[in-house]
Amino acid sequence: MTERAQSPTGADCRPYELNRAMYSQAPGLDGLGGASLQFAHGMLQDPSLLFNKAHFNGISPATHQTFFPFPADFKTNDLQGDFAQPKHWYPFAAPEFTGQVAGATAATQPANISPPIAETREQIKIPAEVKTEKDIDEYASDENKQTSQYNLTPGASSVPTGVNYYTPWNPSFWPGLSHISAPANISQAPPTPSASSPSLSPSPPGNGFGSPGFFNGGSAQNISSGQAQSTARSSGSSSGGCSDSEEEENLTTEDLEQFAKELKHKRITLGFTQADVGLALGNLYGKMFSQTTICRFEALQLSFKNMCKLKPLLQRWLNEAETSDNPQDMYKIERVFVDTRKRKRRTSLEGTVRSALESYFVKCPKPNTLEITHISDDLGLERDVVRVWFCNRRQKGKRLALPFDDECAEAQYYEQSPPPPPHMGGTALPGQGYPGPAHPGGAPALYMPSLHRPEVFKNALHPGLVGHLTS
DNA sequence: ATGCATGAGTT
DNA sequence: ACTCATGCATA
Repeated sequence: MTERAQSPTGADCRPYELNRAMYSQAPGLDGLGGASLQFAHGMLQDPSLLFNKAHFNGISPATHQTFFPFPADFKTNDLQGDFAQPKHWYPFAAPEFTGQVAGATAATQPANISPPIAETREQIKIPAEVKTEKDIDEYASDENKQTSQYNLTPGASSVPTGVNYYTPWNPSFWPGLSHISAPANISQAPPTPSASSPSLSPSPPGNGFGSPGFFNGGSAQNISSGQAQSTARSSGSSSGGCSDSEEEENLTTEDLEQFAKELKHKRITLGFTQADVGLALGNLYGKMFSQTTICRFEALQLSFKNMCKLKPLLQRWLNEAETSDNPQDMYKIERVFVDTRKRKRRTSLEGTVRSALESYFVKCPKPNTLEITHISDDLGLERDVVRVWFCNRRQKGKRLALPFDDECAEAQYYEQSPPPPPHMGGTALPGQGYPGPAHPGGAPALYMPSLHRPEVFKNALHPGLVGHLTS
């Protein structure tokens, strides 16, 4: 099985996390630390685990990003310093428009958006706008400003109250279409020259991509797996040139790795950023993706299914980019407006808190409501933050544990996480402080989240790091 | 590149 | 209440 193959990049990124979790000096974390150490230690004892074939054959050619001296995460904002303070977020309008996507900057401009094409090439930083936890107060008052600021979404008359999100699919990036509120239109939009910049028309030399059939129904979900395949295929067949008309069905891990690698390489060669690609996909096929997603694709950090779903799109983009005389055109799109939805500010958890959560997770990856409440109380976090943390943690664990390789791996994975037994129930919760090694039965739950990945172990106990940390 | 968040779809 | 796909915000 070569499934474990993960981008070295991904692997590299874990160690510090791990270490952080394990060795952080949270008061009262002793038990935890001990447990974790044993844990890791035990795993290390199996040398065979350390290097599993596949794990370097792959994807990111270890290009940049090697080791972490010691990452930024440590110096983190301790805004939550006294982590006993639940901070409530204000469900008011968040003036945060994305800072990351192409048009984002534009969105900050009053009304007229001049396509900041150039900025497409970079992650746009808006230092002035950076919101830290302190800014939450502003949220309340920002709503107004915001609306005026965003009056550029005429028809969309944006999100009054309850509507918090742009349509999950097909965010309105179609330049000339921003005034069209009906999604249905959008899904058929491709041909629209849409005034603004001529340069941004995909104008593929004749690949028949335009076929709206691709995202036909529009919804992201529609594209998923099965349907995606059929749709993709049918349209694929018409687009002849694309050799990927049907692979999604029988894609193997190797295929994906191979492709991801190829994609990354060529993308870079062609001078595109991940964000460019994401935008270009929207431009070409009507379904836009963020830099994050492209990044994760390249790093094989998506589910197998998801990878399979995205591959054909990216494949096409790649083909297009390679053959196009003027590849630049592919990403020159403006993202007219960035949703006006309100999003909870991102919580930045302190190292100690993360450690604590991590340890809780080890013991019980799937806490129930009550347990979550306990944990949140214990750590002084909002329940929802805790809940989400666990969700994400599970998701992450899963991604890491079973990159791709069908259900088998998945089954295995889950076998390792026995249904969280009694131990955490109410009183069993390690009272104040942090969760001790505490295990009624003595045997710690053998849940190995993302930990049973060789690369991780290896890095986890990197002497230097450990020393550094524990010092 | 990754942590936290959201929302749709499921169980 | 969970999983999954996805993305904003940030390190």
